[in-house]
Amino acid sequence: MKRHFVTIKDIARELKISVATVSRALRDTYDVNQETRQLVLKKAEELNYKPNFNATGLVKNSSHNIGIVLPSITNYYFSTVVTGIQEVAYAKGYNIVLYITNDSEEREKDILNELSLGNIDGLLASVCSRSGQNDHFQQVLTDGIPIVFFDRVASDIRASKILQDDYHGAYQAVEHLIGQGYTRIAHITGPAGMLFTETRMEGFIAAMKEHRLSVKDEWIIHSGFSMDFGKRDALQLLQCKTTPDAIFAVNDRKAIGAMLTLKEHHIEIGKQMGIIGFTNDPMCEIISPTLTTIEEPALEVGRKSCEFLLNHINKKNFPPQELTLPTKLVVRESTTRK
Amino acid sequence: MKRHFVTIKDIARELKISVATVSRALRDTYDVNQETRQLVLKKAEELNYKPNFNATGLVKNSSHNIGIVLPSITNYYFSTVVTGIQEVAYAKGYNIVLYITNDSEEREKDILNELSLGNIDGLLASVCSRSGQNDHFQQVLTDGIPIVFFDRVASDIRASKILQDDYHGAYQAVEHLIGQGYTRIAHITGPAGMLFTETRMEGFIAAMKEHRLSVKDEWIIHSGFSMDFGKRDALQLLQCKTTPDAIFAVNDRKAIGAMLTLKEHHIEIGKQMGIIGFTNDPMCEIISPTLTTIEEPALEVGRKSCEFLLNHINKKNFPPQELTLPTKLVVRESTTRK
DNA sequence: AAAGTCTTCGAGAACGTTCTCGCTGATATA
DNA sequence: TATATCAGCGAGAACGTTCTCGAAGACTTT
Repeated sequence: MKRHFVTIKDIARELKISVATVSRALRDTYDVNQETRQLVLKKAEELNYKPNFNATGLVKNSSHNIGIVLPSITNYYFSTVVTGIQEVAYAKGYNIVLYITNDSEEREKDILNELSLGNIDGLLASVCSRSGQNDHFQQVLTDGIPIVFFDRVASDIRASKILQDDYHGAYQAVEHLIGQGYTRIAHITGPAGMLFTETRMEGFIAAMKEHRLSVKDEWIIHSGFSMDFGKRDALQLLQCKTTPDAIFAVNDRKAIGAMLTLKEHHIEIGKQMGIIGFTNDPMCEIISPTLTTIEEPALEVGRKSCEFLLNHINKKNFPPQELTLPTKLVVRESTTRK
Repeated sequence: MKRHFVTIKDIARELKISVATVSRALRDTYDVNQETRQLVLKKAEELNYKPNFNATGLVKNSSHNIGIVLPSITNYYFSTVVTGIQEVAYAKGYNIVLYITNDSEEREKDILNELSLGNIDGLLASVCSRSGQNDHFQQVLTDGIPIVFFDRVASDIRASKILQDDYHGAYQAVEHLIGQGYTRIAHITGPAGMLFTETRMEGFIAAMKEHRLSVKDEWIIHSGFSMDFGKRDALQLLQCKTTPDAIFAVNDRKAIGAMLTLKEHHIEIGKQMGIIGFTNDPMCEIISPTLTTIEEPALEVGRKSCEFLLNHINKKNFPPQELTLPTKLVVRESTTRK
């Protein structure tokens, strides 16, 4: 089972030069003759040499791994973000190692604590719901490992953050509903206390205020992010004294859950009740009527997050930054009154 | 930026014992006094010692990483498999490192070749479409790195393989259609030459034969796996001389694509034309009518694949095995004639 | 001709761990 | 009393790479 890999020593021996020179040649430092360098490269190719990351990591005190911690991977947004991350990580020669919290705070803490962080050069994170204390992230940070948050950020931690424009996205969503003639607009959202949900809420309220529409308390419902919660929230809205005529959902899954409930109650979506989501999940186009939504730049969020993290890792003093990427209204049937 | 980690040496120094003893204590080998062992463990806890995987990896010639190579991660099946893999890998102290091929053969080869494989103790793989030659996988294997294939396996490579029961799943799907009174059954599938598509095809044909139904050539369409291909395939089926009265799709995405086309043509799904998919993607429940399908045990495929791989890694002579997990018919509206 | 400057390279330490070998002292056996 | 056995531990090499230091030789300058 002992497999033998070609090492720098093998190259040195065959070429009758020292390992130091081989090392220099492979890294193309300034003090190596270009002729010997070519010789080394040729021999390396010939012997199919692959660098040993354990060895380089040991001396450089780094791995080539960046960690990703997120609640789940089985939904469109997160899996697309991961795809974006993987794309730039791969291009830069970094591996990504994946940790899934299942949206459990306990598991998130376990992962960050138990995690042998020496194995990771940096961390990309989207925190789980109702993450009250963020000490475990702070600990990682003070251990010297840079973090970049995306989407679900820990607002009290000083680290780079990549977000989509939740405020204007929400604002635009609500304005679109109003433009279509809806006035009694409800908002179904996630658990309280998360930054991006709060921001979308603010956008919602601002747009309503701007258009002098009243926001009833009973039209704002906090629950979970899944489709099932969307179903329940819609049911609850139908039981309000004055029922809303439109729903702005914090994400497409909840919007679709709500649609299913409305369809069950034979409410004509788009006319009787408008509905708009957030994300632009492919599911928007397969449900009937198709779902109007705010498109999030998931792939770009992933790419930028990874780029920022690599900057933190490789540049001496790259300061924490926040980046907000634009969203886009995608109009479909669920909001169009004609 | 130089961060200092607590090492085994620090523990040794503080306890005035040798590093060898500390190492032994931490690994709980037979020749260490239990008292000193407790002392070491306590001190390790106190100093918040984390083992350096680069160092252990260097001497043991291993990382704690297992690689995953798959075409995509933005669909329900694969993301669920990855979740299952991550679950058991995490429990056993292994990291997973992710490589996405985008279903490109070239990229797949690049990944496997360029990949510094010393960085990985084993590989989980689902090959990309039209992977003609599998030499790159064979090369990894002969380099001494175990591989476990799942779902899309390379049939000519001698390695463990985890599959769902594609044959009986397909058979059951077709039998269900026949039981509902459909007789002119078409099959839209993926590109030719992949094992699991071939197997589903065989199940389809066997069921048809068994019930003495003829299989028209023009009712079998090979194309890609995406929803768009499903749309196109359905269109093509509608132009057949004798149009089928049911479609068995190789996966839910194609089935849903086909449904969208049928709906455009105002064909009443379930009555005029039955349709059944494969996977049990959550999308099945949001499309209208809801989609009958064959459920794949995606999570379990992921878990088992990872377990098998860990066996290959850690046991001296764990022979390559094949495991087939059961599928399940889930009946919904798209096939029920009442 | 002497001194200085470059360019190119080699020797050897270092990174944090495991592993092999052998030593010490205590106990058991002859 | 002498010898064998054994538990527990330490010294030091090894893993594959980078890095620091310095040396050799070629060339340039005075």
